[in-house]
Amino acid sequence: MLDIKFIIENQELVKQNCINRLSKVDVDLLLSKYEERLSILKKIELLQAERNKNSKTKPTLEIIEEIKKKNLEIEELQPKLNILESEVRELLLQVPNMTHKDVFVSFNEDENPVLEICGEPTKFDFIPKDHVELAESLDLIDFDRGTKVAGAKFYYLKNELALLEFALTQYALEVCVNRGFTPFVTPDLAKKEILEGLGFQPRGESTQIYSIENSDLCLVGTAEITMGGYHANEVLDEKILPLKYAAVSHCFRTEAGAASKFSKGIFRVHQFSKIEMFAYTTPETSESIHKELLEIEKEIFKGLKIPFRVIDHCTADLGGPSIRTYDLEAWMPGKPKSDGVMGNWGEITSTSNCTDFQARGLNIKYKKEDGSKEFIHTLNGTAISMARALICIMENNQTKDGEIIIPEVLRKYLNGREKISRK
RNA sequence: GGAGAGCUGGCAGAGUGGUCGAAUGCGACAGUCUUGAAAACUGUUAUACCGCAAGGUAUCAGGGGUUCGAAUCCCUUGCUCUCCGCCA
Repeated sequence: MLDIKFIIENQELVKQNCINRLSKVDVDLLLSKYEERLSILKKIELLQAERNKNSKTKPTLEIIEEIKKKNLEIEELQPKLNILESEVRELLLQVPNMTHKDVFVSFNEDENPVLEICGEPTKFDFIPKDHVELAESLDLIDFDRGTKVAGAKFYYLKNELALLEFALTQYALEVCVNRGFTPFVTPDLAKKEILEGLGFQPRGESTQIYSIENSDLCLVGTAEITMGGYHANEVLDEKILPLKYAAVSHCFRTEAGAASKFSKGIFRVHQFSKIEMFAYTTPETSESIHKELLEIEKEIFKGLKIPFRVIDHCTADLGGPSIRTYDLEAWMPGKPKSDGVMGNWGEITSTSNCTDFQARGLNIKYKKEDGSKEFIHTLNGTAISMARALICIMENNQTKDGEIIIPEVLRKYLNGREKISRK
C-alpha cells in the first residue's frame, strides 16, 4: 500500500496516477474517511487521557462515577472508529503504486511497448501443430481425465512431459543458484493477511485467488506470496541486502471469466508449477536488481533457444503493487492472433519492481548503518513457469514427423535423450 | 488425535489487580580512562499513531470479557515445548 501521508501531500499526482492505471478507487473518499477517522481518534484519545488521570490509584466513589461516564462515551465512539479504520484500509489497499517515470502512459492495455526481440519467430516447412495436438499424438497431457478428476482447466502431464517439468525445474534453479539466489520450496497456502499486505485482493467477484473454506488461508497464485511474506514484520540489516530468493511452488488461479479460444490447452490453467525469483533490496538498488531479474529471465529462455520479445507494461496493464513490469513473451506457433492466424507471442514471464509498496503492507524494514529504519524494496520475477515453458518447447521444437526436440540444456536431466517421439 | 506446560522489550528473565511501558542481567550504542585495545565506570537503548511543541494514546502472542483500574483474573484463537498415539 501507499503511505497515507504521501497521498495527502500529493493528492493530484495520486489521482492522475489512478486514472493512468485505470483504477477506479475513490481517492477523495479515502481522504475524507481518513480525516473523519482522525477526528474521532483524537476525541477518543482525549477522553482516555482524562479518564486515565484519575485511575492511577484507588479513586473515590465520585471519581468512579466520572470515569464510568467517560467510558460510556468512549464505548460509543469506538465502533465508529473501528468501522472507519477498516474502510480506510479497504480503500488504501485499492490505491495502486505510483508509476516509474519511463512507463508509457496508455489507457489501452494492448499498447505495451516492445523493448527488444531475441530470436525470430520459428519457421516451419510444414504446417505446425499446436501443443494440444502434439500432446495428444505423443500422449503427453491428459485433459479429459484432468477434467474428470478436478474439473475444467486441470490436466495431467504424462510421460516425457512430466519428466520435462522436472528438467526445467532443475535447469532454471541451477541458473538462479549460479547467480547467487537462495533456492526454496515454499508452502502452497498462505494467510489472507499476507496476500493483502502484498497487494493481492483475495476477496471480491473477480478474484484470481482460491480461498480455503472456514479458514483464513488461500492457495497461492505465485511463490511471490510466500517469499514476500517470508520476512513480514521483520527489520533486516542493510548489510545482508540484497536478498535474492528463487522459490519453487505450485500456483493456483481461479481464472474467473478467462475462457476463450486464446487460452487453449495448458496456456491458462487452474494449477501449474513455477519458480519465482524474489528480491529484497534498498531503494538505491531496486532498479538495478529489476534489470538483473530481467536478464536472468532472458538467459533462461535464450538457453532453451526459444524466441521471445521483451515488453514494458504500459500504465493500463500494470498490476497494483508495481511501478514497472517487464514481460517476456515467447513465440508460440500454435497460439492464434486476434485475426485467427496461427502463431503469436504469449506471456511466459513477468518481473515487477514493487518498491516499498508491499513492504509497507507487510511492515518489512531495513536498518541502515546509521541505525535508522526504512521500508525495504521488493521485486519479483518469473524464472520459469512450467505450463507455458512446456508450450514453447513443444510448439517451437516440433518436427515434420510430429516429434519434439528436447532443448540441449535439458538433456542432461533426461538421461541424454534428444527427442520425444511417437511410441 | 490425547495429556500437560508455556508465550513479557534485541536476548535472558522478574513481575499474579493500582504511579508497570514494565525490575535485573546480557547485548548494543555513546562517553570517561588508555598510545591503542580490554577491563572498569557513567549514560543511552521497544514500536505505532496524534501533536509545532510540551505532551498524549495504544501495545506484555491475537481477539473478546470482568473491573473505577488488567502483563496479572475469565473465555477464545493461534503458536511453542514435553510426553503418548498415529503417519509419508
